[in-house]
This record gives sequence, C-alpha cells and structure tokens, in this order.
Amino acid sequence: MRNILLVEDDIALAKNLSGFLTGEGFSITHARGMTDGLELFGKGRFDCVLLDISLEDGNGLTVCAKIKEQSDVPVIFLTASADETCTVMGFEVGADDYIGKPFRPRELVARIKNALRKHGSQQQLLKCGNVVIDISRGLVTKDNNEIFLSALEYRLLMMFFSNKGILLSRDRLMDELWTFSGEFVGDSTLNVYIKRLRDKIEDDPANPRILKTVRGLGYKAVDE
Amino acid sequence: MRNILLVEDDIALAKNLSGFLTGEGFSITHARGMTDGLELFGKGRFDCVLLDISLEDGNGLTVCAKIKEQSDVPVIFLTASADETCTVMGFEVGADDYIGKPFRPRELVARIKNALRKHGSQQQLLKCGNVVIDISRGLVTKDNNEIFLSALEYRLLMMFFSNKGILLSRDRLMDELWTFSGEFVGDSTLNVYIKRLRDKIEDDPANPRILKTVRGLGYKAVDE
DNA sequence: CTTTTTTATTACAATTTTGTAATATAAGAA
DNA sequence: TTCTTATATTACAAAATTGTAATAAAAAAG
Repeated sequence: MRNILLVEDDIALAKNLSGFLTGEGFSITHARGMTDGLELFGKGRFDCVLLDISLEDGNGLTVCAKIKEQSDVPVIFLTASADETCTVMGFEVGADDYIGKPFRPRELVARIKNALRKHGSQQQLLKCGNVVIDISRGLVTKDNNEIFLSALEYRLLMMFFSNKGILLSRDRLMDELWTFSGEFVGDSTLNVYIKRLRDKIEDDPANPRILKTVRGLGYKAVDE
Repeated sequence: MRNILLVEDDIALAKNLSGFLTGEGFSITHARGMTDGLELFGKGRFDCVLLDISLEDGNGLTVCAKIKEQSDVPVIFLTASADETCTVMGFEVGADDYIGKPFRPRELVARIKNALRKHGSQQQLLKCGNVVIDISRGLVTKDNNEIFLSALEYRLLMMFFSNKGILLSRDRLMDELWTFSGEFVGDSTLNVYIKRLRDKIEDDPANPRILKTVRGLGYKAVDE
C-alpha cells in the first residue's frame, strides 16, 4: 500500500480526491494547510506528496522546498491557475510533476504512478546481456548467480555499464581508475583488468559479447 | 549544448518550436514522422525526445516504446487531444512527461529542463556527513579525498547509504552480505566489518557520527 | 553491585587482489 | 608478404582482504 500525503485546503476537493484515490488502492493522509502538511510529513512515511500550490496559510512552493530538504519523495503540484510561471517555479523548487485543475482523475493516477515508478525503483539495476549490477547492494550477478568482483573490477564494470554503448578511451579509463587517487600505474595494467573482468562476466572471454575492444580507441560495453 | 529530437508532422508547428527552442539554447533535430524519427534517433545522440503522439505514418507510442528499448533518454509527449487515455498509455510505454497542445512555450522549456535535470544527473551521489559515494564510478570519498574500500566494505556502506536513517538489523545485513552467495560466516564477522568501515569513514571511529549502533537491533547510517 | 548480554577491538593465517613484466596473438600498414 | 603496433594472456611476488577466535569494553538486567 502506497501512502500519499495530500495537502489541499479545498475541503470538498480533498474529500473527493481522497475517495477516488483510496478506491485506486492508495492510502491518503489529508493536510489542510502548510503547517499541518509539514507536521504530518515529518511524522509519517509517504511515498508521494500531492501539493496544492496556493494554500490559505502559505505557499505550496515553500512546502515543497522544505520537504525536498528532508527527503527526495516525489512531489506533484495541483494548481488552479494554469499560470506557466507557477510551473517553472514549481520545477525549480524540485517538483516532480505538475497538473492543472480541473484535472482528470485518471490522469492524476497515471501521474502518481509515473512518479512512484521512477522514484520507487528502489532496486536500481544496470543490465547488459546476462550480467546485472544491483547498484544499491553493490552486487553483480551473471545469469542470476553472484559473481565476485574486486573493488577495481567493480569500478571498471560500473563505468562501462553506466556508459552503455559509449566508447571509453583507455586514457579516460586509466584516469578514472587510478589518477584520481594519485597513483600511476603502467599502461599494460588496464589490459590485465579488462581480461580479468572478461574472465568473470563473459560466457566466452575470448569472444566477448559485452565488453568490446575498439582497437586504437578503447573499449565499450554493448547490450547484444 | 543539449540535443533534442523533435518528432512532429505538423511542419508549421515544428518550425515554430525549433525556432523557439533554439533561442533557448537547445539544438533541435527535426523528424517528420515515425520512420524518420527512429532513423535519426539511431544515428545521433539525443538528450531528450519530443514526440507527437499522432504521426502520419504511425503512432508516437510505438516510437516511444522502440526508443526506450534502446536507450533511457527522456521522452516527452506532445499531443493535440487532451484525451487522458493517451496520457495513461504514454506513461505505460515509458514516457517521462506529457504536455497537451496548445502548450505554453515556457512551460515546455520547464518540462524539458526538468526531464534533463532528472535524467542527466549522471553523477549519482549518495552523501552522508562528509562521506560521499559516487555510484556510477563506484568511488567513495571523505572530505573529497578518495578512501579505498574493499568489495565487502563497499557493499556494506552502500546498504547503509541507500537506506539512510533506516535501521538495518544484523540479520538483514548478514543475509545481504553473505547468505546470497551461499556462504555462512560467524556472527562476529559483522562486528569486525563495522569496525573496519568505521575506521575508514568516521572522523573518530570510537564515536561514530555516521554509522550508529542501535543496541540489540542493528545499525543505521544517519546524516548529521 | 554483580552477572549477563551485546558490541568493540585486536591479532592472526589463508586467501585474494594488485601491479608488473614477459610472451603471445591479432590487426593494420607498408 | 613482412613489419609494426595494439591488445591479450600468463605467471609472479608484494600487498590487501577476508574470516576467525580470543579478549576488552560497554550496556542492560537481576
């Protein structure tokens, strides 16, 4: 069950929305204004915040800014005025989305789900072929079996997977792996690390399908 | 300079938009339809795609789906019909945002920038106190100096930082670190790893300000 | 206060990682 | 083809990591 904090001073609208969203499977907590909203936010754990931009006791933008200081929960603005300035300011303050009243309930649900999907992808995964990095656990698997990478091997793989399809020059790779820490290693060291990585992630290390050599330039990771 | 691919079959609108967005500092590539759009997308490197939902030679949703197969570039739908079904389907197909015609140019720019900001945060950072994990490089720094963590220490730190403020039980930590790989290590091993991690990340390991003990329950990382 | 329980610290051997150098292979250039 | 250059592979010591067991310290319970 996803908890949503609704900050809205139009009581009728709030009730209406609460009813609808509850029916859609969300759990709604309603705050009537800025003070109320921030207090409730501090107490509970919310997956998403719906925020009216104009509140009786303050500005929704302020609320958003304060919320974003404490957390990176997605915030969606509801606003009566289609004034584009508000949109711009809303995004500057860290808003994740924006929907003008009167809004269509189903569109609101779509936007909420979209925000949750993006944010809630707790399990951040980077895939390439049959190899997957579970970022938040720092874990690498191949065909769902854990493979053990050393610290440097992991860093190397991370660079490739977060730049999938992009050529990384030998210089850049060496820089990122060693120069940052003030070390200077021989030029051939990279070759060895590429080999070690391939031995662990490739089905057939001699014919790599993931970690490709681009002769004279560098290497890149490709997905098929 | 950010490159934007605009897929729009309304030539007049496209010219109009191109002009405006160019003035805003973007570089625009214009495709007149689905085939054209996919071909151009394959050739170039784009930071964002603006996609008309109804194209003469196909559906924008299809284009979006195909684009999202190859890349995770942000896609914003432009659509004439304010039909909410389209919105929903757009999100299901992986769209990042949606704007109905006629749209206010400044709002469009705000939405583009918003999409770019979210997506382009190439440098994914996890901070806690003076310690920062640069996720995409698998690099950890303390006061901007690299600190060298072993593979297991990194995984442990990653678990704490991606669950900042949340208590992690000893059982859960042990499970994530060792059980996954089918290993069974003694119960005291965790104590040792916590110590090793503290020795590396804490200013005063004896009085940890980041990695707190919650006696009888586990540990948690706190910011401040 | 004493006892029990939990966590912290230390030291130690087995194992792994790390960087190098030497050699082999592959791809282009002449 | 032969020559040159770039990358791959192998083997090897120095250094770091890993898990354990023993001991110390701290917190809670009796």
